Amino acid sequence: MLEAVAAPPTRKGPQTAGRIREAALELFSRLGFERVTMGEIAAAAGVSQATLHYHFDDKACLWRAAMLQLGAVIAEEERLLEAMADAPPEVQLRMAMKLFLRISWKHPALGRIVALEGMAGGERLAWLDAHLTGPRNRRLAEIAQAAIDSGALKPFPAPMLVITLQAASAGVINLAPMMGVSFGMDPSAPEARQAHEQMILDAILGGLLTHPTTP
Amino acid sequence: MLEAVAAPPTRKGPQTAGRIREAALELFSRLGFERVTMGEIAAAAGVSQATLHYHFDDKACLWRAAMLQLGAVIAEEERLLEAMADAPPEVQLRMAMKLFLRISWKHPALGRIVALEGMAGGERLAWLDAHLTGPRNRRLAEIAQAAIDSGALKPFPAPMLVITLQAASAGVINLAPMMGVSFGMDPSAPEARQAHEQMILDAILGGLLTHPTTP
DNA sequence: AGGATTTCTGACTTTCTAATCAGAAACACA
DNA sequence: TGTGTTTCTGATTAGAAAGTCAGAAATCCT
Repeated sequence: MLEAVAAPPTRKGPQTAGRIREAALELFSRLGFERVTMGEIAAAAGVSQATLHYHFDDKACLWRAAMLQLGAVIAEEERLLEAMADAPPEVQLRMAMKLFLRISWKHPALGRIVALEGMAGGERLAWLDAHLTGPRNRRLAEIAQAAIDSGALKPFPAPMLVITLQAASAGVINLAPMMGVSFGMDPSAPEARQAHEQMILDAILGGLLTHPTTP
Repeated sequence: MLEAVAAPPTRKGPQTAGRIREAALELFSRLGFERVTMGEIAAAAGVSQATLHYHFDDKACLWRAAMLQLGAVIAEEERLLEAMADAPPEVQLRMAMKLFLRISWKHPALGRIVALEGMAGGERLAWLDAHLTGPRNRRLAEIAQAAIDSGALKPFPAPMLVITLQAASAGVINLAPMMGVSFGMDPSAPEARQAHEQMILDAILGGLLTHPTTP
């Protein structure tokens, strides 16, 4: 059985495969592809190393399967966005950022993977773009462009706006280890998270709008 | 000779060691520590693999030596900042961001390294914090705090402000490969860079100020 | 229960990588 | 020129990691 994403749970195999994917996602997203060994993933999932190769052909295949776990997350994001396709684009954009923040805190792997592979380039980035991040990025850019055209958003290149907003949002989340080391601060504490959301949505997104609505 | 950072240039060795450090910095910063092999660095520097071990004890040692190349960059940043220690903190902060942008475009390795190791944690992050990024981060946080205390900056946690500003600035630079793949856009083109600077300094930093000075 | 199927594992092979070392080549200097 | 020093390299070693495979263990079905 090779990288079956969804399978009937009557048998026991898919459950194990799921545990493996979860462990792999956590490790891959924190450390990147080659910093993680199959042995570590096996240990984290509580199975032997050979079991990994029973469920997934090779390491790259396991990586892709782990990434597809994130597909559901992104799909949820997309669905909520589509539900408000009729709202003014700047409202959609604000909601998209709010969703992105919420989801990034819940699934920090997403932003970390984008940061890791988005810097390195290569075939894994191409795969991510085709299967996960590309469509969402381009949809967000369209919304941003619409907001620019309607005069609500300052006229910066839409791709740049989208990437910068995501980078600004994910920065504190991704770099939590560094914030701990440099400042002794844990940004995932509830009060920090609230300040973070306010900072991103009101101050930073606000600064990009022509007429910020929130004080 | 083990990780001599500065040496009399009369002999030929230090020159080779410098080439090795440059090649190592480029590769390490783009791909991270373990994604890079000594063979690749040797090939990029045009020497044999054994030469790397003649100049540097081991891979970790070479990594640190490569990172210290960035020390000069950061020192320059610091120096220019100290020259305006008497200016109002929000002016210092704006200048710091302008410097950071300029330096990040010139030496993209800095932001990439921070992103890579700042996510992963571990001893390399601790080393970076102690030798390169920690002092600068804490100084910037002090400036931000002063700007908050003077009422010029909105009162978000200073460490969060500093990290977010840097993440927002470096996002487009670090993720240039992803912008190429997702949007077919090269953010390092001159006009894109100018838009980027304006976006960061005026819109984003502006949104964090209580009374933005630039329209 | 008993056979068939799925799931899993220990032991092994192959490949890749960091690190070592003896000695060659380049160089400085008398 | 000859000698000693610095710099560099090819060949090799040791170890780690991915991937393979025969067969054990668990599970399912009748």
